[in-house]
Amino acid sequence: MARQSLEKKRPISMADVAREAGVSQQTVSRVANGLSNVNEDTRLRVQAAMAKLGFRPNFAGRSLRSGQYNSVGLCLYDVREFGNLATLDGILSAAREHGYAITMIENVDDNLSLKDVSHKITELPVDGMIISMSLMASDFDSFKPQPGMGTVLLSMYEHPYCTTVESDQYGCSWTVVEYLKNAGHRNIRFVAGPSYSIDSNFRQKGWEDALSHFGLPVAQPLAGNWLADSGYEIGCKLSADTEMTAIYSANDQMAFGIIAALQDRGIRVPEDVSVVGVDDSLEGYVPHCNLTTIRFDLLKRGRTAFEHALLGRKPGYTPETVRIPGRLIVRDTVRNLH
Amino acid sequence: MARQSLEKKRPISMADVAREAGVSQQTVSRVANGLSNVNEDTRLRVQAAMAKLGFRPNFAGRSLRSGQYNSVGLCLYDVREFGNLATLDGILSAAREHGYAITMIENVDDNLSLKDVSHKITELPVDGMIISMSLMASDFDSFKPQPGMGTVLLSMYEHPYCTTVESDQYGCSWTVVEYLKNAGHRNIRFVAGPSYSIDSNFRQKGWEDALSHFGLPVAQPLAGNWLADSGYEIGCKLSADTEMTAIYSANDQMAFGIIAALQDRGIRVPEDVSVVGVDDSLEGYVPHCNLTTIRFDLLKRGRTAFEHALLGRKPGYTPETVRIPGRLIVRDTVRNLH
DNA sequence: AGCCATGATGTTAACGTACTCAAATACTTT
DNA sequence: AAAGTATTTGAGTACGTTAACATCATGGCT
Repeated sequence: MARQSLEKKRPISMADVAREAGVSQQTVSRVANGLSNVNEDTRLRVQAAMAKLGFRPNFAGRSLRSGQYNSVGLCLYDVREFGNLATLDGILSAAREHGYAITMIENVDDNLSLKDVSHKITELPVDGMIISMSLMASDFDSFKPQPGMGTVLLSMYEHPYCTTVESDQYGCSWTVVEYLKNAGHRNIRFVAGPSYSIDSNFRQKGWEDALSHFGLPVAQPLAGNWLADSGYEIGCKLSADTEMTAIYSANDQMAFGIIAALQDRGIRVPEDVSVVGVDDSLEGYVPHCNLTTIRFDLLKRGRTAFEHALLGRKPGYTPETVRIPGRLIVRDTVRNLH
Repeated sequence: MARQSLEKKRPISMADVAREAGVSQQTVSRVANGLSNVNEDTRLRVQAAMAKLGFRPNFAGRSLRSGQYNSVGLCLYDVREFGNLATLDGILSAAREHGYAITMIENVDDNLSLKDVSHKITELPVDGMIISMSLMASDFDSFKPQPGMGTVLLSMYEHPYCTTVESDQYGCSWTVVEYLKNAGHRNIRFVAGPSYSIDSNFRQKGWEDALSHFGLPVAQPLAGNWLADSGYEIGCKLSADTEMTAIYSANDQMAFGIIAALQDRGIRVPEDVSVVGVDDSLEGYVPHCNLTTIRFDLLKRGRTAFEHALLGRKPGYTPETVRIPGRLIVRDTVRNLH
C-alpha cells in the first residue's frame, strides 16, 4: 500500500480497466482488439471504463506478446536528396494503408557498412526495413539480411539476397536518346552530375550504351554539381561546340542553367539546340516551365519499397529487382529536325 | 521437446546466449548494456556467444521493462510542404544525437482532431510527439496533451498547454517592410499565398501591421497558389500599378514569376520595381539566383521541436512559445531610393 | 586469522499484453 | 426434459527484458 503510493504514476493498463468495469483483463483485451465474442452490454461497460480512465493500449506489452511491431524501419542516407521526399511520402501512405508506422533513423557515418545499419535498425520496433545508402557499402555484396526481416534496398545495384527498388536511372537515358534520335539528332552531348553520384553514373552509362547501340558519336561528358549555376557554366563551354544539336542534362536544374547560358550567347532553344532534363523538378519554380524532361514515379518508388518490405517477411519470398521506369514529359525544348 | 520443434523459429534471446556462454541471463543483460561490473573473461565469452548466435536485443522486452522507447512520434500533415523536409532533417539529426529514433505516421484526414492524432501516436512506441496540422484543428484550444508525454505543435498559433515551435511567419514581414521603408519605399504591395494557408495569413498580417505602424498605405493584396506561374499572372496585373515601387511576395517561386512578368512588360527589377520573396528556395534552381529574400533556419525548427519533445517529459516543464526568426538575405532585387 | 569492503554473479519478480484452454451460461434441437 | 451446441467469460501462462536483492568469492586491513 505504502509502496504503491511511493511509485511514480503508472499509465492505465488493461488490469485497471478490468477492475473498473468488473470484468477480467482478458475481456478488456477482447474489447480493445474489437473481437466479436463479447456481449454488447459488457463491451459498452468496458468501453466506458476505458474512456473514464483514459486507457491506451501499451505498445511494448502488445508487441512482446504478439511478436509484431506494425512498423517498418527506414534509413535514408540523405533526406534532402531529390526524390527522397516524394519517396517518403509514398512509403508513409502505403504504411498508413496497412496500419503501419515508419520508424526512421538518420545515418551520418559514410563508412558504415550495410550490416551495421541493418543491426541498428533491427534493435528498433520494426518488422522490416528499407535502406538507402549514398555510396556503395563496403559489404554490399556479402551482406545477408536478418532472417524473417523483409529487407529492401533503394539501390541501382542488384543484390543477391535483398530486393532492390529504384527509379530506372539507366533506362531513362535510353528513352531520351531514342527520342532525340527519332527527332533527327545525331550529336547528343551529356551533362553529368558529380562523379560520386550513382544516379548520374547510371544515367551516363545509359546514354553511352544507347548512343553506341544507335551508332551515334559519344563525346566527352561535362560534369556539374546538380545546381543551376553549374549548368550555366557548362552551357557557356558547350556553346563552342557547333556540331551538337542536343544536350541531355542529368537533371533539370542544370538544364535550366544551360538554357540560360545558351540564350545569353544568342543560341536559341530549341531552334538551334535542343535540351532535355531529368526529374521534372522545375515545375512550380520556373514560370511557364516548358523543359522536356523525364519524370519518375517517386510515390511508386516508395510504395513499392514498402510493399516488398512487408512481403519479405514471408518464408517463401524471393528477392526481386524492381526498376521503376521514367516517363518522358514532352514540352518545348526539343526541335524535330526532320 | 516435441512441442519445441513444432513452434516456429523464435529469435535469439538473452536466455539462449546465457545457455551458450554458461552464465545467467542477467549477466548477458549486463554485457548487452555495457555495465562495468562484469569480469573481462566473462564479458568476452558472452560477446562471443552473442556474435555466434546473432543475438539482437528485443525492443519490446526492453521497453516493457524500462517504460522507455527512445523514440519520438511525428505526424506531419504534409511532408511535401516547403520547409517540412529540412525540418525533418533537423528532427532526425537531433534524434540521432540523443540516441533516439523517429516514429512517423501519415495524417490524411482533414477533419481529424488534435486529440485523435495524439491518441494514434500514443499507441506507438514513443516518449514524446511532434504534430503539425495544416488547418486549425477543431479542438485546438481545448486539447490537453497526455500527461508525461512531451507534446510539441508545429504551429503559429499559441497553445495553452503545449509548446509550439514555428518559423516566425509574422515577424519576417516586419523585417521586410522595415528594410524596404529604410530604402525609401512607401508603396509596398503584398502577394499572398492561398487563403487557407496559415503561413500566408501570418505573413500578410505582419505586412499590414508593419505598414500601419510606419504610416504606409495598405493596398489590397493579390493571392496566388505559391507557384511561379501564378506569380507571373499576378505580375501582369500588378504592372498596371504605377504607384508601387516594391512588391513583397509571400514566397520565392511567385516572386520569380512576378519578376519574369514585369521584365516581359519592360519593367526593370530593381531599377523600376523592387521585389522581395520568402523561403530562399530558388537557390540551385535558378541560375544566378539574386532574389532578396527571407531565409528561415528550418534545421533549427526541427531540432528545437525535438528538444522540447524530450524536455516536455519532465514534471516541472512549462510549455513555451518558440518563434524562430528569419534572416533577410540581401541580394540584387531591391533598389535604394535614397 | 578474522573482519569488512569490494566485485562478480545468480535468483526472483515484475512490466502489459494476447494466446490457450477451461468453465459457465444461454440457446437449440430432438 | 434431456442432450447437445454456440456464445461469453475467466484463469493461467509466456513473451524478453531489467531492477532489486541475495549470494559467493576475493583481497586488504587490523
